[in-house]
Amino acid sequence: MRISAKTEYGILALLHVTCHAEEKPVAVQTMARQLKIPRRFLEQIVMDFKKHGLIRSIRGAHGGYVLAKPPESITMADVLAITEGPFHTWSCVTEKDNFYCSLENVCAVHTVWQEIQNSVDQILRSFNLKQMSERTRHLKHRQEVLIQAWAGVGE
Amino acid sequence: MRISAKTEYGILALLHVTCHAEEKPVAVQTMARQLKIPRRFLEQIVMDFKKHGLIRSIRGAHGGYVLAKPPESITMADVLAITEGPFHTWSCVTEKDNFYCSLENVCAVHTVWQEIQNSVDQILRSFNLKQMSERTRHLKHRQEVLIQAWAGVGE
DNA sequence: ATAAACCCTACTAATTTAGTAGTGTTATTT
DNA sequence: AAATAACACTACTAAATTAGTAGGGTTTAT
Repeated sequence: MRISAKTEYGILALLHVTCHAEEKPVAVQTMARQLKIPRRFLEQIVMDFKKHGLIRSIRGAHGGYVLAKPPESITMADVLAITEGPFHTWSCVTEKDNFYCSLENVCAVHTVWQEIQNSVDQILRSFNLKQMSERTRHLKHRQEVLIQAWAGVGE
Repeated sequence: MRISAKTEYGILALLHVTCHAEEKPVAVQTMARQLKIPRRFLEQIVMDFKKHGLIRSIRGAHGGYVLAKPPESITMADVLAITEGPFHTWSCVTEKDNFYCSLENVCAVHTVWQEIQNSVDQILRSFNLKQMSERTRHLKHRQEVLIQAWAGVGE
């Protein structure tokens, strides 16, 4: 049970776009450089986000990407749905012919995954880009203060 | 985000052993046949469970496996820990040098995974083999009643 | 003794994930 | 208008993980 690079990169990129919302659109090349993600790979991910209506593109020199809707309306559930595909992939719960469930002595197992699915989904829905980018900004500020403090120590 | 065959097979096998607890030990070959799991593969999984103290083996003819502790003390969390390895594998949360977290504008992301981790863990801990095998037995009974009912219809 | 079980190590095939590559189109800026 | 900096689309490949095979044992109940 792990998260894919695609998802990680995707979230980083979206946060980056959200944090630079007031400025110019953000170019893939710039993001790739700053976030240390292979450019071609990030392009694919970002295009996927566009296709699903999370972001909007502005073409030409100094073009780039901006959010297509208010950041508070984009949740982690939306992002994961795109980068990880449909979430419920334990055969017993999703497969039509529910093979295992027809076996002797088996399927109380359903309930476990169903509960997990619901819970994870709820948590993912509770995190949106606005909230997260604000926290990010806050963390960044704290970090800078720390660096300042450290800089003083050496002298 | 999906569950592995290893985990599915493992859970099925443990439930099987639990349900047959009052009878004889259950042999891998028998389980493999009944649950339609490749025998050699199931052997590996079951040996892993033994190594981690979930089950106990009885060797020789008519030997097999039995639970090593009371079924209510074995939870899904214990099982998954063995079959899926350590659960928290999103780089940002687990990696020591927390690479992403040192990047500009990033790590409010931590919180999301941490919450999911905790929640999933709690749910997994809340399901134990006793409980699940009872439900399984119940479901099996219902199914048999249904089949009986259907059998009457044809006549 | 032999059959039915467990035990140990190593290898391989299939699938998924991560990333490259080539080529082209569009739209600003100068 | 031409150069530049961006997006757009298709296809391929390498690395890693998962799923499963294979061979050759050892132990013990009947």
